[in-house]
This record gives sequence, structure tokens and C-alpha cells, in this order.
Amino acid sequence: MANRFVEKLCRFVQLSPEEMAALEEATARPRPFGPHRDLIREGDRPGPVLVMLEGWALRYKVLPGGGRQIVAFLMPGDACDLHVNLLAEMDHSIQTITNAQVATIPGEIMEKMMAQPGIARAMYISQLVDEGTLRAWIVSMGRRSSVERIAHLLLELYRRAADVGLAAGDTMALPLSQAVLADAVGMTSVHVNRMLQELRRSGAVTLQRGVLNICNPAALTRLAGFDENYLHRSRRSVFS
Amino acid sequence: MANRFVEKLCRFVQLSPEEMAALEEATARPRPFGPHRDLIREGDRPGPVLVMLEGWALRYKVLPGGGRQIVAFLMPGDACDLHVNLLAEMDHSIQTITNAQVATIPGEIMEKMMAQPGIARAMYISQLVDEGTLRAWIVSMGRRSSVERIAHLLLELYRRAADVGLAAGDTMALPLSQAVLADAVGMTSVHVNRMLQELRRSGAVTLQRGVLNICNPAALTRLAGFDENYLHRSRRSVFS
DNA sequence: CGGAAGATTGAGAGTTCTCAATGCCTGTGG
DNA sequence: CCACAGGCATTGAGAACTCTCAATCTTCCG
Repeated sequence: MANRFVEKLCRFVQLSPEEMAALEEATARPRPFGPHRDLIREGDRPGPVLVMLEGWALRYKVLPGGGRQIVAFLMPGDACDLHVNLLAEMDHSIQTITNAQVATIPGEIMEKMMAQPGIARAMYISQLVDEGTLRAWIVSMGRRSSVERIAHLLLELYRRAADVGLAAGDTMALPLSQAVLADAVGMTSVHVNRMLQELRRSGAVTLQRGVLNICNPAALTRLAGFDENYLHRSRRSVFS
Repeated sequence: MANRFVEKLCRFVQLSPEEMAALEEATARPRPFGPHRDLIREGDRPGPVLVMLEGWALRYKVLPGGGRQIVAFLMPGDACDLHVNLLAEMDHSIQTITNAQVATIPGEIMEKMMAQPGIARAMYISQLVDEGTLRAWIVSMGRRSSVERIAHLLLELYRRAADVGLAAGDTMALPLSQAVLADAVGMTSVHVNRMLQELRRSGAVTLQRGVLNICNPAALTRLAGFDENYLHRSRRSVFS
């Protein structure tokens, strides 16, 4: 039974048994981390490639004034940037949100694996998707109202989670406090709270005690102006 | 005399003469484009790698409501995503801003070139920098005030331009209307106008008739909370 | 039961947008 | 060389959105 990382890459590319085995082997011995632990900090020299096997993490940058902006969420199956080791230092930090199991793939192993075409292809696609996601976030921050922005984020997380088997029907575990959501969408936790209430009232989504429930997918998708094209999912929509 | 694309890659990696020659050759026959021409549209099947040799372009997405959000600026020397051809379709569009000369590198040639370690390394670094830039934009949109946001963008563009020889002292040609700036920073052109006035009044920058003048680099950097680390420039700051 | 973290509420202050009118500059045709 | 059209840039004023700053609830745990 493949782990979520392998499972995710398989969605992009048909991997050979040897390739899957190599990926499995490379991530077979994850390390446990508690919540709110920095895995790597801005300014650090990049190390091995990190792979989230269990638990959630986030990428963030802090501003001179002390503010924090989250620039990405990492859920089980997600890997941190291929090739970062080409850079002299990290331009952002990565921190766990929950308890987590993260595997670490040393550069040499990574290099060896990238010689296998399927793996290389899958990793490249995965990176392009991450980039598309960054662009989608910029669009949200720049041109969507706060309700739409939150709706968009929730839908994105739901879709990604569903793809790695983390959603059950229209429900999933979402371990993000309103303060964390606020740092991701560029708002105040107070305002996130009110917008979440609005969404709840509208009957589109519900997010309480760490469980997200997409009550009305169609309405939510319309409201958020959500077009999943940037996730480059090969399969058909989860909802259809 | 190397073109700006080669010049830019050389900033990241020491290329061998053969590598430089290959890059030169691959971009030796650019095509001219007029202003406001889509080079590729969201939904299109990705084609060859594009390289801007002269003129500016932008990446953008349009929303259901009709709004437009710019997610990146391309200036001479910049290339569009390596590997995009792995995706079934573009998740955003690219359009020229000014008259432009853009070269086109077919997949097979690109592949052949990537076999040369220096070129591969430079292209990967370049992609990581683009990604870092996307993250920096997210931070700006989420956590910076509108003046800071504009100041940050102007500084970024100035630094990047300076790196490819497009700045003269503290001055550069910036062919962006206030409406374009607005679509990039997620504001209204009316508000961009007012914030630009504020910057002008403060004596930090000036942007008039297409010329940007960084009057007080230190003050501007402080105001914008600008940390160039995400550009991963190997050389020392232009200002120091 | 006591504490701590996270979720909610209220009210007033600030920021940014909307809408519409006006001003400025440039290239073109007469 | 001048008038005119079109594209930008600028202004004003009121409306809409978000934030700030507390204060109050709830929930989760030891």
C-alpha cells in the first residue's frame, strides 16, 4: 500500500513498479515532529528534500513589523521544493501545524531518483502545480472579496485533500485555527470569523472544531469563482 | 556580446563558452510582437519555452467577474516556465505590454540544452527565483499597506532591471500605466495614483512618463520592508 | 476546577473603492 | 502650426470594507 506521497505522484504520471518502489524506499523512514516546529527557517542553507507523510505544515514569511504571511499549506503527500539545494539560502520558513511525520530525501538519493523518467516527470509536474497554486493565491488576494477568498481557499484545500484520500464525502479534517486562516488570506482573525459565519449562514460550507463540510459544492464554487484548472488534476472533478 | 537572457543566467552560474554559445544560438532568431498581444492564453496547450529579449510582458489571470490580476512581469532576459509542456493546458495567459522581441525554444532543443549541467543549473535556479517572487507577491498583497505594496513592487522591478543592465544609476524605463500597476498590486488605478503621489511627496521615488527614479533607496527599502533575499542575487546590492 | 487557547461580539477608526468629472500629453489630419 | 481625439493621470466625495481594541464565551485538558 503506497504512502500518500507516492499516491499523489501517481495521479500525475503512470509510474513503473521500480519507480514506485524507489519512492517508497526513499520515504520509508520519516521522523516525527510536534506541532509548531520550524522544519527550516528563512536564511538557512537548504537541506534535503522534505516530504510530508502525516500531518500539516505551512510555508511562511515574517515581515519587519512582525506580521506573518502564510504562502502555502503542506498536507500529507506534499513535498518541498525539488532543487532548493541549488540556492544559498531559504527565502521563507516551513513550520509544522500539527503533529507530523516527515521524510527527508538527501540530495544524492534525489539525484539518483530523478534519473528515472517517470519520477522526474512527476516531480516536475508537482512543482508546476505548486507554482500554479501560488499564482492562484495572488489572484485571490488581489481580486477577490474576503468571503470569496476564504471560500476559494477552503475549496482548494478540499480538492487537494480529496486527491490524496483525506476527504470523506463532502467532509474533511482541517486543523487550521481562524488565526492561521487569517495569516493565509491576509485578513484579521476577527474578520475571518465573521466571514466564516457568513458562509455558514449561506449554507455553502461549515468549518467547526476542525472539520470542514462542503454543504453546497456548486454554490461554493460559484461564489469563490473557483476554477480548478491550476491544480492540473488528471481525473475528473471529485464532485462530478 | 551576450543577449540579456544569457547575461541573466550568467549571474546565477558560471557558464562554459559552449553553454553560452548554445543559449545564444537557441535565442538568435526572435520574433517581433506588438503591444497587448497574447503570446499564449489560459487553456491553451503549452508550447515552446518563450524568452523575452526585448520589451515587457505580463502573466495574468482573469476572473469570472471580468477582473484581471497580473501575477508576474517579464522583462528582457526573462524566460517562461521550463517544463510547462508537461502540463495539458496553461493555467494563465501571457501578454506583451510593449513592442517585444521574443524567442522561442522548441522542446527538443530545450531538452538537448538541459543535458549541459551549467544550463540546467541556471534554468533551475531561475525557476526557483520566479517561485520566490510569487511568494513575495503574496506576502505583499496579504500584509503590506498599499503604499508599501507599490514601493515593494517598484523596488523589485528596479533590482531585476538593474541586474540585466536596464537601469542607469537610480533611473530606469518602466513602461507600466497606473492601470497595469493597479492590476498587479490588487488595487484601483485611482488609488495607485494617490499612493504614487504620496511616494513622490515623501521624496522616495518618482514615476512619471514611464521613467522610474529611485530618489532615496534607503528610505524606500525601509518603507517597503524590502528584503531582496528572494531574488537570490549572487552579487552585492546595486546600491551598496 | 482552573487555565489556556480559540471563537465571538460590538463599536468606532481607517483604508480603499466607486463613480464621475476634469486635466494633461501625444499623435494625426487639416 | 493648430485643433481634436484618445489614452492616461488626477481630483473629489460618499459608500463599503476591514481593522483595531477590548470584552465575553466556549471548549479542551490536566
